[in-house]
Amino acid sequence: MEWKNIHVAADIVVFTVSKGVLQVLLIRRKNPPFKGQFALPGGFVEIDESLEKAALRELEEETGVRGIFIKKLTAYGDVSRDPRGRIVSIAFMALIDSEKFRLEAKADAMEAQWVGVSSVRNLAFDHMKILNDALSELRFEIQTTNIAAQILPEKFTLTELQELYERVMGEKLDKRNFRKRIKALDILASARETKMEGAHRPALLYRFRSRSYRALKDRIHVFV
Amino acid sequence: MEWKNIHVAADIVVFTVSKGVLQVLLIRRKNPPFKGQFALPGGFVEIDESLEKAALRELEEETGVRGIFIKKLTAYGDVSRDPRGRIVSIAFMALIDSEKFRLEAKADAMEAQWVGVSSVRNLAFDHMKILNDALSELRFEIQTTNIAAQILPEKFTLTELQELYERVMGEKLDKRNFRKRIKALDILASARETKMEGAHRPALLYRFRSRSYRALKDRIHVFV
DNA sequence: CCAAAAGTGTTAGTGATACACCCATGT
DNA sequence: ACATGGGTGTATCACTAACACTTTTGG
Repeated sequence: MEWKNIHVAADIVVFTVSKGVLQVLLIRRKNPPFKGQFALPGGFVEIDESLEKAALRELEEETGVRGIFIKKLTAYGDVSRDPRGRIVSIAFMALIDSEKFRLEAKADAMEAQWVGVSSVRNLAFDHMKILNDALSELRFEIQTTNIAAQILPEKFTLTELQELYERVMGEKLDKRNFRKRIKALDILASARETKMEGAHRPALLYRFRSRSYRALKDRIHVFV
Repeated sequence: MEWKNIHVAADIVVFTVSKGVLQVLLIRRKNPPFKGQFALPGGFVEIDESLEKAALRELEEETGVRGIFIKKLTAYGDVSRDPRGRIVSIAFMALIDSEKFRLEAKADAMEAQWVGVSSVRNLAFDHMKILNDALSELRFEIQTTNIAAQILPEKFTLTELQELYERVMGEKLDKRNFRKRIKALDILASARETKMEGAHRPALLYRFRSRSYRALKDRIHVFV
């Protein structure tokens, strides 16, 4: 161990859906350990900043992405997860529209880029596990919260919403059943406009009744 | 701030159902800050021990409870959550049979005791929030995992199992519907024995097919 | 009029809820 | 024979799943 104290870090798993695939924002490490390898953005928490602030600061420093909603997940603290010493990392998750940001690698990152989730392998540290855990969480979140509002434009079509669900869940859904269920949830409002685009029938636009992150129902009864 | 480094702690929310009510294991603090007040068991993580080990060690030191299954939850790291300095705490949760342990306060605890969850107030630090979050988590866990096996004896009656669910969820359940659903889940096996006790028809005993902690289904579809 | 995506309904099956009586035992 | 908790079935309702054609537009 190089240090005599435990250090606290934050790692951020930022997802997007772009070009029809679920992607995650990775950096290529500029410094050892794992120099040149892909890793999740993240870094040490300063003594006078909150965990969330640290996560957002590190994310901006390493990728240029800023001002997004992040959700705190769990902590990773195996004794030898980092060869430099004892580092406990708090994981965060986000779902954003990649078009809204220009990636810009600074600080510890040689490069920041979007990578298709299914082709990610060999991340530094225990970041593969963090990514897998975050993906499970994202799949749960998209079914139980309005986190989808974080990635969609203010007005969107039901087809766009369905494609988002399909890409996150990794499975095709039936169009009629999807529409019935999403309307039954009563979280959407019609924008009373249509999207004219392409040589086909224009799609009606919808918006989320609330765009701020919240659970869909007060209480979810998975069983009983 | 008294210290110049961030410190890492673990706090453990141990639940039981006893005397018909959901209870949580609390200690009364021996030292400042919050001396004499109730708090969750917990303490600092040593540099060479895992988060889980630290949680279990602190739990044993402060309450005498040892060798139990704990589940890692999230981290709490507000800058001023502890007046002594910057402390990030990792929360853990458990559900145990209180009859199996004799409480024994040592170390930082003046006293360890079970307290009915509904009468807990004024815990030290942000432990009230940690407790509330852990309770939500417990209610989710009991519906989606076999964590109930951690508190029940090897063989138990369906009425005992139902009472556990009712106490954790805080609501009455219909006996016939509960039995139909729990049997449909296929996680129980008949012990082919009866429990003779009291002046009434003896109850059939059941056991969990697997007593080690696991999710009930590979995949839970809350929506879609 | 053709191509392309949008939009819509019905049926069958499955699971949830509500509800009341008989059973096996000890005293 | 009575008191006590154990154990069971059915009818209704709500939700899920499977499935194919018509509509509206631009070119």
